[in-house]
Amino acid sequence: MASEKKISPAVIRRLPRYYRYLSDLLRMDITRISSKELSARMGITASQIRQDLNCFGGFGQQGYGYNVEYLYNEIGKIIGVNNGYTIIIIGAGNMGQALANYTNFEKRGFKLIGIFDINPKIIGKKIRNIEIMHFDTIDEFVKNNKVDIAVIAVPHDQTPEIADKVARLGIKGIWNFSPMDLKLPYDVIIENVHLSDGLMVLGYKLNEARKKSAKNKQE
Amino acid sequence: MASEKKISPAVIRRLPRYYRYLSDLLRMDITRISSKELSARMGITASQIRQDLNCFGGFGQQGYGYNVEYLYNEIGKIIGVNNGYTIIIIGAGNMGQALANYTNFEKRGFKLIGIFDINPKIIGKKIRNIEIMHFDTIDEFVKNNKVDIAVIAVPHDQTPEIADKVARLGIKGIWNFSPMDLKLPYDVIIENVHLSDGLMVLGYKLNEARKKSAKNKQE
DNA sequence: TAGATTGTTAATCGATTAACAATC
DNA sequence: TAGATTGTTAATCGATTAACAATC
Repeated sequence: MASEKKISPAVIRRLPRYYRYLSDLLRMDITRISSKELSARMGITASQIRQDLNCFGGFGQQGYGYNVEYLYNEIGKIIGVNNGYTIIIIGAGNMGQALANYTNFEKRGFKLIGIFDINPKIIGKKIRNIEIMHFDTIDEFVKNNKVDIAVIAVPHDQTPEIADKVARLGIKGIWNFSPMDLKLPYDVIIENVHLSDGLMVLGYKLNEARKKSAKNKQE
Repeated sequence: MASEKKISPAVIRRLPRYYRYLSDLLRMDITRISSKELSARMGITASQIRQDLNCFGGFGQQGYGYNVEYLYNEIGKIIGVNNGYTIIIIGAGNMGQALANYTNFEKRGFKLIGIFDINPKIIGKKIRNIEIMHFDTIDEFVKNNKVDIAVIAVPHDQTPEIADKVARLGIKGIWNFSPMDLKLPYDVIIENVHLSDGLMVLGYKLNEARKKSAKNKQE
């Protein structure tokens, strides 16, 4: 009964990165790669790559390295890119529309099947051939369509209510773009995106660099 | 000569989160908070909060806790929200326009002062009173305006070239939204945002949850 | 076979948590 | 003063790196 070893969050967060690099290698027609070569490209240690991959199984071959396509497909399976995940976007404001137009998600196997809003001015409008529907019709839509992930891109005061609704409809994944940490008393998986956090980290680093150069000048 | 202890990346990445929570407390007119109370709100340990804050100085008072406004302002200083950072956005496609409309940045002290694109159809158009300018005029613009951060939101094949240009113009911070890890041979601070990475992590977790529930059913 | 490179164990490093004396 | 809570040191835990035997 193979008690599956728990994969650490650090490893999980690196999976998409491996997937991206392997996708690039594939596009460059590189068929094999050693952990050493990959480590040089990615800027992490070869040891870490081997350690990470071995959490999921032995994908390589001694003396040879890794077959790029095979490894790419295996990581794809781990992430679930072939699970046919479906997405709906709630909130067709700037961020919602930007995400709706972001074709990269489709490349990763996530299919956008619906967009919802409450603004009558934009309901009926189409983005990449997907109609913006009224949020009131979401119950019916979810009843008739398998929906795996709801992307929440509404003003942050509306977020908790909408997230609650979405969870009660049985949607299992929420990707939250509101600048707040969403928590729900349901069995739902939530990924919070905090865009301005990244900007503030950048601010901090610029601040540090500035201080450092000021100090150097003084000396 | 106080050899400043190096702050760990883990702590730095948490700073914006503290700042957000303190901002919320301030809005709720809560004037003081203990590490214990804050830990309950944030879902991290009180010990970690005290440890983190003490990297930068003793902001609290024994027996009392932390003054919310004071702590908020101190963290603001650390992040540099009062440095008057200025931002330009390069690429006024969906993502660029969404970011331009994202007023949250202004709230955090980052001021958008210019938007650039090469599409003649949208040049001259205004977003929140800021005109979209032709990318060819960026040299002049940067000469006449202090620009701290360039947000790059162009198709990914154009990203390296534009990033290079931006760095040579002397802009010190790059916030990159292209799905690629940007590296430059200059003294520039880069924050790469990989939106679809977050989506893939969500995919992985849904995959795990699905497997688990399938196993439970079997038993 | 000899060379290369993995898979894996052991060592190190860093980050988190616990504990408590200092002090408001 | 007594109670509360910080600042800080020590202990633990987790993640990364190093090393090397296994093997292609």
